[in-house]
Amino acid sequence: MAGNETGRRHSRDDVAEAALRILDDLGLADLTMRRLAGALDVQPSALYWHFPNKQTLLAELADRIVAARTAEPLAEVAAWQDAVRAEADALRDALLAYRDGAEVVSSTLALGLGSPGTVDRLALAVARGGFDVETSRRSATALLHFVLGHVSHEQQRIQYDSLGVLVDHPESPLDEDDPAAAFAFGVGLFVGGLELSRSRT
Amino acid sequence: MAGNETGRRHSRDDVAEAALRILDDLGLADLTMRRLAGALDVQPSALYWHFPNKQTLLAELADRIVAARTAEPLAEVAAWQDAVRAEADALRDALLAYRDGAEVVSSTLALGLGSPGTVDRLALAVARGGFDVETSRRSATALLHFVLGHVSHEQQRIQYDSLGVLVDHPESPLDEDDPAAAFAFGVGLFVGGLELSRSRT
DNA sequence: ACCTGAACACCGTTCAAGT
DNA sequence: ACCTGAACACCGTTCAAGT
Repeated sequence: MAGNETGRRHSRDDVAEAALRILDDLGLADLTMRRLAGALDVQPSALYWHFPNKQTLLAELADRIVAARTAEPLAEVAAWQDAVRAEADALRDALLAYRDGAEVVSSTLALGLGSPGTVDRLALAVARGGFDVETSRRSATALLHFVLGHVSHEQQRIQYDSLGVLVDHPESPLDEDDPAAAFAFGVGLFVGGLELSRSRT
Repeated sequence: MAGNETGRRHSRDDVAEAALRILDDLGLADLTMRRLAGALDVQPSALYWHFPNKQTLLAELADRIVAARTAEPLAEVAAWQDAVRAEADALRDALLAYRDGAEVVSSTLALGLGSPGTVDRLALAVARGGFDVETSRRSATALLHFVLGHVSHEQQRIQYDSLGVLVDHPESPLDEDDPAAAFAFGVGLFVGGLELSRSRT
């Protein structure tokens, strides 16, 4: 691990790493500047030398979380439908890799922060189907909204299951027995909608 | 207005109304229990007689926000596609009616609180197309995620425009010039995907 | 370049007690 | 039935000053 536990001075990267560790161990609610400072054996005010505020720190975490995707642009030969599905799956995997990952990315995105790379990649995959830029962009943001919402619920359910030790689920219509299948279905709807809009041109 | 400004005692409804007013005037970030208590001329602890905690209060607000939809089940004769689009539009309108409405509903939903009526209504509209219960439910949640994500961004942009007085938009790919059109496009993708899945049976 | 110490202006929630 | 008063255990952020 990169964080120095003996020496006293830290880099911006150390702070981000420690924050990611707290996020994964305790969740977003417990990721406070004071706790983070404590983990680094530092006063809370020290963090503000590395990041101007908490939002910026969270944006950095969001970027690191989504950047961990498998990433390869996928063989050019593959059908655009497969490319879209692959991008969506990779994004879901990246979000699931960290506790509350979807919420971190979602809130960062909602604040207009974070790198636009995520939408761009999705849009690129869609554009391979021959759709114009505007259509590709709109499809990508719509799909992104679905992915974030879906994985948010998925992660919240995980947390409840491990905490409430199974609430004998009250049959909430948003709870899923097979998250992966429900996810694939949702992505399929998008791809299908795009296919149909194309055959209608 | 229902809230009594002269008498000292309040009902649960008074508290919810005052909270909605603060939400609409100042936004979710400024809707604190202490500020709410101040608006009601009451100690913060008094609120906990009406609501067990803040989350429950927010869930109540979320229910009120979405319950304000035009609601009529739509003529039975209408095509299911129109029913889905109408439900989506009505939901968007309801969310837009209150400042940060989408965020309130979204966070409440993410916590598993709030009435399941919203998903049920969407699912019902989808089911009119002859889809089975599982498909209808999954489609409804996917569509709901899109609606919430979309309107969240829309409302955040409104706030930025009124605050930052136009940031000469940095061309973020998530910003929309025509939100209503982008919304209709996203909903159309869903409906199209459903149509295609039907024609493939 | 990186951090301390101390403060400012807040939070949500609990609980005994009052009317 | 509805509220007060006082406390508990926290927050994010700023800023002069230190090394």
